[in-house]
Amino acid sequence: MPELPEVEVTRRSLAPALSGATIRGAWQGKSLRVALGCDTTRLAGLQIGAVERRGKYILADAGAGVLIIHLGMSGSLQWFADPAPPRSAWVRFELLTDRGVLRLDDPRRFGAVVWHEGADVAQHPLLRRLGREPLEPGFDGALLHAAARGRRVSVKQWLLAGHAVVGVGNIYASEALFEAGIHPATAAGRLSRARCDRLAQAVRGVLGRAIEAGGSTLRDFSDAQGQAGHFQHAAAVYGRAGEPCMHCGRPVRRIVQGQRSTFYCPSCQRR
DNA sequence: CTATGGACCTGAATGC
DNA sequence: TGCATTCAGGTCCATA
Repeated sequence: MPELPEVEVTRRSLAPALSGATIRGAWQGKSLRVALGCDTTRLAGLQIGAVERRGKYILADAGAGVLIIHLGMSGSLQWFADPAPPRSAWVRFELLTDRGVLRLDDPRRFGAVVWHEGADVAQHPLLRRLGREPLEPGFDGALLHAAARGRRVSVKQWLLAGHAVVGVGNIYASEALFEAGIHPATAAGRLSRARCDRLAQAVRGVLGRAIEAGGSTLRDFSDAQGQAGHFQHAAAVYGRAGEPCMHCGRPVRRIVQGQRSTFYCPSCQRR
């Protein structure tokens, strides 16, 4: 489900309910990609403070530790003021609080819920190597240009890897490259500084607009309160193979890079 | 160190 | 209708 905009929309819709709630307990279903790593009773009595985000991870600070949540490929979070409806078979985790229940649904089980105690959460193995936040100051063309230096991997796969900048998933990578006019197979290290400027701006623009739209492009996305995103902000190229490019009218093309689909316009996007 | 391919899972959509 | 195949929003790991 989620790329950065969907995670951010989820976080924003969740924070008012979750922040300030006191944990009563937790429930863990079948294994996730990464499971809690502690006894669920350990969380009882703690009060949730800030609910933040790093890349595609949601971080709920509980003072004595931080609950790290990742939605994987198919996960979604929902908040229920009590009583919560019965659990479907895909519910993997629940955080029970004095205000209601936070529920993680995740059919494919690529998601993660991890309890972290002690040192700086930013140093957690899941977070330590993440690239820059695209919507915060310090992310710009200069950063991309420096980080891309010497890289021969395609710019699409490089963006997706998240080492330079986080949060750009498979949909928004295609969208950002279209907006920047860059061919997805271009070697990252061959991008000029000027094109890196355009790319940084496109990444910020695409992600920012998707957040504004309430978690845009995903047909079935809805936030933690069950609000659906505005699907009218449809993708310019993603999923549109064979359909006309919105700029030039020539057919959008689909290729496969690193076993993932990439969509682009061969005439608007150049190497 | 970099780049690549497979692995992890299940459900929905497509094709014969 | 039924069955097989392909594809899906993300990482993590082994290998070369």
